[in-house]
Amino acid sequence: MARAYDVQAIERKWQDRWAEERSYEVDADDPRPARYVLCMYPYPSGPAHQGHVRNYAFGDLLVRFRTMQGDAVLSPYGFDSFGLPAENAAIRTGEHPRTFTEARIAELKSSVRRLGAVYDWRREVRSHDPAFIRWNQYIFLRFLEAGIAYRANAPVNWCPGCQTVLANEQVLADGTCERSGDLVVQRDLEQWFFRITNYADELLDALDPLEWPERVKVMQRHWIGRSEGVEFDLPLVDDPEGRSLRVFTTRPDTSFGMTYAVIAPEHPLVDALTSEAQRAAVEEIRAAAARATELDRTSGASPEKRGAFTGGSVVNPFTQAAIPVYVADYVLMRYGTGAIMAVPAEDERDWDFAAAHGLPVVRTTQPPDGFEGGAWTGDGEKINSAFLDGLDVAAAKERAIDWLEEQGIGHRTVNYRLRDWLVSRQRYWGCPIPVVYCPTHGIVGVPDDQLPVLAPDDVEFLPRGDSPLARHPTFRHATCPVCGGPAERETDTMDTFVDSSWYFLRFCDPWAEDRPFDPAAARHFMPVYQYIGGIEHAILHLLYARFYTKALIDLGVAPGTPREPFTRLFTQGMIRMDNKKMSKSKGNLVSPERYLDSVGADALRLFHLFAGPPADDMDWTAQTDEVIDGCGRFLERVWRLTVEAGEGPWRHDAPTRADDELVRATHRLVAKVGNDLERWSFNTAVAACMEFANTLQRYRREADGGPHRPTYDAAVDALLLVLAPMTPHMTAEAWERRFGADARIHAQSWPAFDPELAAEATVTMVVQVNGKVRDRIEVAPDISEDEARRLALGSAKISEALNGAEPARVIVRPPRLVNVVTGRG
RNA sequence: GCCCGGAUGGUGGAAUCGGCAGACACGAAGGCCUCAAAAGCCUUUGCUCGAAAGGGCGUGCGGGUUCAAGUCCCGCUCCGGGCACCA
Repeated sequence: MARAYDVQAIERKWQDRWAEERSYEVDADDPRPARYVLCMYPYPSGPAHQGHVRNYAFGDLLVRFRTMQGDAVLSPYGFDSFGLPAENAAIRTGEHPRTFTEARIAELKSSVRRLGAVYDWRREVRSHDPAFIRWNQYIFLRFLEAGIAYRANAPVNWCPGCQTVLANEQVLADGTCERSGDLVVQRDLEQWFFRITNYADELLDALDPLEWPERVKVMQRHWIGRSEGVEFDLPLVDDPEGRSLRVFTTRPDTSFGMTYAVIAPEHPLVDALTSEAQRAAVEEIRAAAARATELDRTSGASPEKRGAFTGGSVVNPFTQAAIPVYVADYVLMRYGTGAIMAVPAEDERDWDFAAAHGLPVVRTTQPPDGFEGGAWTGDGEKINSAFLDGLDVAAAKERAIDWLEEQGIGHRTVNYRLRDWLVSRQRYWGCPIPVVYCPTHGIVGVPDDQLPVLAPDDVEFLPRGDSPLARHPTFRHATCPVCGGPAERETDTMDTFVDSSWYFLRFCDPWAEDRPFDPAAARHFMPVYQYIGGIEHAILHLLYARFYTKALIDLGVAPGTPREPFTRLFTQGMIRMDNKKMSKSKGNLVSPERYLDSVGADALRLFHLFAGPPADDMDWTAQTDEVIDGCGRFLERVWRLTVEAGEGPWRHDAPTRADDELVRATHRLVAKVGNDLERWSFNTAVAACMEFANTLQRYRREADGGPHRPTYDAAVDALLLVLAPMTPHMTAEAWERRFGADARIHAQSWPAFDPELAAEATVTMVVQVNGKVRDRIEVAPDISEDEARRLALGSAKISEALNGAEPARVIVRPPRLVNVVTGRG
């Protein structure tokens, strides 16, 4: 291959330059406007894969583009370096997770460098660094003091064979342990939680103004799952203690149709309600529910098998009728009150259950005419509902709630699907939870001056599924910071989502030694102006990071406003191959390295920009290599047009019409690329550059007496400048060759354009007859309506198409279109 | 089941506000250059009828609104994703 330039040498040279010249290091006292651009920090699993390349092609483009526009762009990089893969590797090979992880970081770092993406490497943050662990633990302790961190019983997956807790992923579809094959059971264990539910309303309401993809906002709203309703009491029939069953509903308007009630198998009133005759049946449901994980419980069993009559009854306060109480696994103890009123006429689950158990149905909303289904959940006139009759659903809800409150048996309330965040993990390779348990003082936080609590290295990694920390001979032994007596150290570590919930704040001031970060530095850079990452983080990471930001502000650790960390979010599409996500675990990675070794980083980056809309998924196919080669060919062509512009002949005389056209095309290019980059339409920005290169080439070929030197030079400069954020190496080298050893294209200002010149000199006006194109006329862009009509009707082709028919209407949309409509059209 | 996307040439895609469908690229075909090849350059390339000029059809399917629909409305099909008993 006869290359126009030495790709490898040039890319290496400029990567070295950028590192030496530190042009992308930015400080909090920089006078330029601060702009924080961040790609989600990666889990280090080895060399960069195509997903990284795509992510950083977008991110680096933005960093360089905004810098050329005059902003001080904060572009940090780090590693989400705690996590299960390193621990699993340790179990497999015996290699310590730290050495394993640091080797993977080194690989990822060097391949990221080869992409030519620029970062402020001084700010590198790694989750497993003692400095990060220290402040992670410091924040945990503030959460503990504030009551945001708390300990509670929670149902976990317990393997009796391994005597340990399992993550959901370690439980197979049939409910057995992936290691021992034993049946996994639900068991309540003490676990650490963060009270994210305190922020449920703010997390929901604050979504609205965010410039995020709508579907991500929808997913978060659904995840939070706010529902407004009412709780009220149903007195037990014949209960010597006079107890009541409390239920939650969002449809109090349907209360007159309540023909039975259902309670969760774990509900404390199950025993009180169960009759001797029904005890065996109820126990069966309870045992099955206790055995099954929630996953199994929510899928599958037939309606008859899912519940049983308790033998007990409660009173429906609206009708004063006694109704039977059933126990069923589809009612969850953790949501609402763990008990529901069942209205089969207006709830599909209740309908199915009622049908299976032969329970009565009373409609309270009049379904529309012709409705033949079962439950009607829509709006309609209330019927069979005494004082609610005639109201619509919304009004009846209000009236029913008012009535319950007047009677003093219920009150308005709100429930959320969102649960508190379970943060403890029975794992080694994570941030230790900094507390000890004292026999006299209970849970005591490790004092700040003893942080960080670091896990010992001399542990055994065994395939047991629990943390080696719990088996370490001395780690558990601690002294109580309050009394100095013997205490036991917490051996759980934190969920790795904790690390990623505030790393972007640490990036603002990673040097802080007396606090997690300087609030002034955070105030300078935050919020992240543009966050870029995968859609797979749409819910958990982004929700946790939002929660953390708010909690840290409320604790005075982070500066006050704004309370949202990520103003704009962009979620890139994933890369698929053979209809599967391209990933290491699927074993279908196409390594970027071979492209870096051949066509180079610029061509590979350009391909990722050009391949399609950044938000869309992309298929890696048999054709992909050819497209990448095409991107390389384009860059070589640009090189020849710009660097090897030739000896001439050149003209320096007055510009011709063809020269003027090139000037206009140049201004159009700058306008178009700038606009496209702003709106994340990178593929069309690349297309515009390619089109311009075609124009430039044609101009050179066709210019009589050679190209006009000033016109050609301006065109070349503009093309290089707009390409600079996309293909940084080639454009940097070309610029240096044109302007000398000190010239730096990325230090140039983003080019301006003249809107007058960017406008087309002439416009093709389409003339239609009855909507079909019959002629095209070149006209001035500012042509008047009358003139456009005159030209259109004067066209010979139009007369011919009309064939004597009289125009009934002429629609004129200058300068683009005239449509002549005849009577029959 | 519910919610959200998407469907445009052989392929990836473009059409930013209802106004020329197919920009740009890949592939393919032909040509120039060359002893030959590679590279490069130049043409052609939605389907179809036609020798040509020119015509007809065409954005998943069926309707509708409009002078005009890839774009808006109604009803479907298929593909992808999210949530999956949250009362």
